[in-house]
Amino acid sequence: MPESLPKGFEPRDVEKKWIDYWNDNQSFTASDEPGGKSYSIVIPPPNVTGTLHMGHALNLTLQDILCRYHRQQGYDVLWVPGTDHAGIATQNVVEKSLAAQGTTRQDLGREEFVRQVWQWKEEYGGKILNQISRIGASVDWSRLRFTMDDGLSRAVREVFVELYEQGLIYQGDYIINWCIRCHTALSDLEVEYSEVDGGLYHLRYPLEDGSGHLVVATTRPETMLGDTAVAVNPEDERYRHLIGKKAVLPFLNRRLPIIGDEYVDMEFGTGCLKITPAHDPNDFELGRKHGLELIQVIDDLGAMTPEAGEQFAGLDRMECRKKILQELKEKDLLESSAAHRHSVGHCYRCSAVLEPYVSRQWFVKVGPLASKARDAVSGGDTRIVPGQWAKTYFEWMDNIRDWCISRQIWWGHRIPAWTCLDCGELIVSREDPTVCTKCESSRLEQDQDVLDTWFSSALWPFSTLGWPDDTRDLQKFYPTSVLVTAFDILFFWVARMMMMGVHFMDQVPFRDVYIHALVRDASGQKMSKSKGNVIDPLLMMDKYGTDAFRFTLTSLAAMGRDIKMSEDRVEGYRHFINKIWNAARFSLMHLQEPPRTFHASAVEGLAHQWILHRLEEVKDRVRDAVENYRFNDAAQTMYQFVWHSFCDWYLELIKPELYGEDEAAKEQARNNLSQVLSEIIILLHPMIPFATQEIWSRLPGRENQDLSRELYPEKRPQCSFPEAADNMEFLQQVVTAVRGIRSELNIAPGLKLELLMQVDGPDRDFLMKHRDLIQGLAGLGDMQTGMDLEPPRGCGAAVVKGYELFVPLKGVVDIQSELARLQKELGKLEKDLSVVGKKLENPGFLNNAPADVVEKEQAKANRIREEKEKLQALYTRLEGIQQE
RNA sequence: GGGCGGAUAGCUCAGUUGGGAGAGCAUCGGCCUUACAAGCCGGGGGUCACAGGUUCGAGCCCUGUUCCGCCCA
Repeated sequence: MPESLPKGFEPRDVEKKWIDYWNDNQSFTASDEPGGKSYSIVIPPPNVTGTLHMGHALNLTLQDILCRYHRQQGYDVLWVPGTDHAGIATQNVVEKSLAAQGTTRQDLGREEFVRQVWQWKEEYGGKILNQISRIGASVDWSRLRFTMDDGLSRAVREVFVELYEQGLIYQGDYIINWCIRCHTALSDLEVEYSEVDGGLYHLRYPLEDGSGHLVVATTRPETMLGDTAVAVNPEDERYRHLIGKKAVLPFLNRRLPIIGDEYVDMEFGTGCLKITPAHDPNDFELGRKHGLELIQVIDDLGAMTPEAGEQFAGLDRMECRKKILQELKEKDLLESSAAHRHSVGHCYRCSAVLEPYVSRQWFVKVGPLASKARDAVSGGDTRIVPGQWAKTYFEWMDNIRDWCISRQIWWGHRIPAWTCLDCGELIVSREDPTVCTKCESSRLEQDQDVLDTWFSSALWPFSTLGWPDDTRDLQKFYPTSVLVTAFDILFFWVARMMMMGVHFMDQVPFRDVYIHALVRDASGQKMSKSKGNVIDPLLMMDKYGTDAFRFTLTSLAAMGRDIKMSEDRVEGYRHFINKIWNAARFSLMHLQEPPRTFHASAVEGLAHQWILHRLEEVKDRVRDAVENYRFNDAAQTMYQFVWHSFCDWYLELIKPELYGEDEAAKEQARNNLSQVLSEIIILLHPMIPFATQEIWSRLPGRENQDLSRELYPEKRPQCSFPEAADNMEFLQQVVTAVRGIRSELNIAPGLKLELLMQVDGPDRDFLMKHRDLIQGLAGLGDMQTGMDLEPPRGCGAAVVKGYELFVPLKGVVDIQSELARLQKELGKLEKDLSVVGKKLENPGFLNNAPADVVEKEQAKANRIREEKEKLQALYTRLEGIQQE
């Protein structure tokens, strides 16, 4: 016996071995030679601080399938890996470790702090890259990118300057979302709203003329110190007469004009709205509209400013809220307070409650960019799959607001803007300026802020390919073929890449955007550390093997639906990997020599023709599935074919040949087995790269060959064998019928039965030709065919393809059991027949349905009727025997 | 409040021009048959959420209802 595979598949060693092999072999290094078909994907760059989670795992698996598949189709494939610098997150991480050492970034100073962040990045930033490698991602490591690399930084600066020169970047004082903990501005998108239990307070503001007071409702009483007006709806009968008068702000005695604006919701609260332009975005807008004063009472750390008045200045805003409420109560100015649940914005990085805060920031004017990006999708230059997401994309693009891009942190791309300390000139420049362009002073100070990380991510599809230089990579691989991502960063990232790509490249950044599912836990909850329901992908890979894990994700990746992940499923799919492994192990016992050249047209024999016929269908289905992002279809197709066609039937069918004496038949069987197995391995490779590569390398003549470079099996029209497929189905039905009789009547599997079948013509010839095969598969000791066969006294019976089939049972089983079994079968047939019968009795159906459908239904009815009559006759006969 | 998605076997889900309700897992029964017990053979299990409508015919198309999830304000 030739050397065979180990009995079980041991993923750990195998995976490590092939990852190294592919690396050393530079299997995934893309060629930048012009020409040829190119296929490219840029990886959604994970945070450099990140570790692999389920979302990454799914994302990477799907991209890897696409990349490996397209290599098989002969494309030059480039998959660019990389990470982003995750400004706020990374800075937080390093600051935390500084705090542990009892120091702060302010102590270190900016330069030293940034140096330490780089050091941190060098030391720990590679973690997720190793994990990407671990999952088998066939990325091109020679093109690894980082958003803070020199090249990418140059792209960032180029884009900033150009947008500034085009008037699409501006600086100004606006209200933005401010995180007092991260101490920076955030964009609107970086706000996470969640419901919070708070209070709704009704406050009394006396009227200036002493004629009483009005009552305002607020959830944030501490902001009252910054009020500069009170607004009512001019339609509101209750308050209309107050417009133009003034109220007096408690504590500070500030005079507040009472203004009318239809923005005020008469139904909410009291219908009187206090206006705090410096601390509420809506009030900010109203303030601008009505020319109200801005008074900042909360500072950048969340403490009350001197403007808040002596008694409150210096208090934390939450402390201040308590104190104000208490004092109002004492003054009898708190009319009521009620529990009130409302939505509050939190920082997406640290979850602190955000403050609306007025400050000088940089913004991108997104209107013109968004409309071009919108057109690119509505015009079909970029296709969003599944299509329903296009609607969400349009919705956002149509309602987009200017993008705040400046961040008051130190880790990131510093804004290339300088102010002349002598003349105040603002200089925005690609190169660091040495003198003022206006007054030639050399006293220039660079803007302290850095850019939003997403600003650099937005350039990723072209900055990674070498832009602003006109590189060969850019020429060959831009636009990229597809972007694979989850919907949660559709706005953050995809939309912004579209805007930047279309604007700077005049071409969309990707032809397709494939939006995949989110991975949830088994009960459909989002995985989160706080819930404790996180499943660690690395643990799954350790425990069950990367292939089993990948195949699980792939099988569950139905379009447009979230994945409910549980460990049980991974364990289940490990069985599939094991099945393949054992099928290969069996095959290899019989394959000692490299296969001869395969001549498809010379293939003879039922089993061989049948499996090749099925293989053709499978190749088409898998191709179609992968090209249309129906990954679960591809996985299920392979699962069914490998397990239930190849293993359950084909391997069993050819065993007699493999173990037999007929050398020619044995040779043909080996050769065909070799071919089919090889193609199966290739087809499976994109989904389960490691097991397939390991098996491949052990095939005779393939020793140590790189499976990732093998081409997809070509179409073979000459392998269409419909007749073999039909015959095979007939054979399977006969075998299954006998097995069914045996099993349901509890006949021992080892007991050889006899089969009699009333059949004539070609079908009889066919059965007799494969007599040995059928006997083997059905556990028969003898098999006879012929029209003159009479059902023996006491037998099990079935009808297959209209032929009666008898299995003598005398002495084997009691007739009563078989009668019960037949009764059950008859019941099923009766039910089927009545369904079809109703259709055929309906004149509407006969008149309106297409002829072929009617014909099909009639044939079906005839088939069932015939089968039923024959079974009924057998039943009656058997019943007679029993009564004797 | 606006928008999107979902409801099919015990569980998780497929079901692509409307024409025979499927898979995996689980379950039940029988088997260590020389690749695999992580296996083999066989079986049971569904008013396709509900109510209408279009049609000869609806899981699929239309309308409404209920419940669940998500996004935006």
